[in-house]
Amino acid sequence: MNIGQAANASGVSAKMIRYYESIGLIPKIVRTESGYRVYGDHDVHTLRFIRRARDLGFSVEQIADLVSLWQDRERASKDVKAIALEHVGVLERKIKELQEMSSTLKHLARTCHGDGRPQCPIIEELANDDAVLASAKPDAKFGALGKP
Amino acid sequence: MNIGQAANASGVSAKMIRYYESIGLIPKIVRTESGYRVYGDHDVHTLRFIRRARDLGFSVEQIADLVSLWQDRERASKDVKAIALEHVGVLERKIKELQEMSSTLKHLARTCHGDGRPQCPIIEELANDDAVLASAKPDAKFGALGKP
DNA sequence: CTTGACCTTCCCATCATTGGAAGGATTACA
DNA sequence: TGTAATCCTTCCAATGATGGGAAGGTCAAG
Repeated sequence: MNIGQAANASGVSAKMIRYYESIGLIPKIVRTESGYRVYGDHDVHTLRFIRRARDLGFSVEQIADLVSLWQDRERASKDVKAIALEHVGVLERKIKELQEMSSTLKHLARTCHGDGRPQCPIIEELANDDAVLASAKPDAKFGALGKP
Repeated sequence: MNIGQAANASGVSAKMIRYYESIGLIPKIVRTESGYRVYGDHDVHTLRFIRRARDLGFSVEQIADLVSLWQDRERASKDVKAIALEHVGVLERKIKELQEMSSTLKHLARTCHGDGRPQCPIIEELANDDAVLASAKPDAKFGALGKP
């Protein structure tokens, strides 16, 4: 199986498969004489595992831990559970932070006429030096919500 | 006022003030003979506005729009409201996505013994080729939740 | 006049991912 | 068999917002 077929079968792009190999998340793969990577069902299975972990928002670092636990038949389920629960904690803090932003903004928007007049509580609040808006300050990684 | 004092007064780091200037979010500022940037109260006020918008999760691009609306006395409140509500939509979609991840993981963790035994439903689910875990796939920007 | 605290610009790193260029390999079809 | 299309390879760059740090200039207090 070439990388393109493995990408199709696993749902991980060819670009990312090469990247995962380069950072050591997956081992270096067998090549043909001409340098093409060759994948088997086992590799695709691993890639699917990785994709599902990504879909659950695990970082590559966490995924590396999960993969090695997956491949360790002697692993203790508490190690896996600890990673999962730590991630749940991160997710829930982030959810709370976004909810605070959202409710503040909804409140401001509710009090804004939204017509042609220049009076706008949203702007006024942003410009108000005494305002304490969202207590949760987003970190860099989550500040920008726009899609590329 | 030097950049360090402006940073203290506004809550925006000196690094970021220079960055905002470099991308045109704030205009080029007056310099002393020796090249030091000089800020006045008005500039600090603008920086506070920007910081509050950042704290609400607006992207720099959105902030640029908000700043120009703020400084436009003829602006229509509907323009501001539209930006705010669009942002609320983004926030809520992201919240929903994170909630789905979180509840899936909590469910899996609940069914995991978390002891020394190797049986672990979390790993088994990740490895299950038929599994449909989180329907919401995080985009690149939000996939990794780990802090740097 | 020295010391320390500030400022300047410039480059690099983050994190996961995408895009593209340049060039070689393989496949499909006439 | 020739050739065109489609793959593959590596390498480099960009994303967004921010922090870190180096090398060197400036200023204020002692």
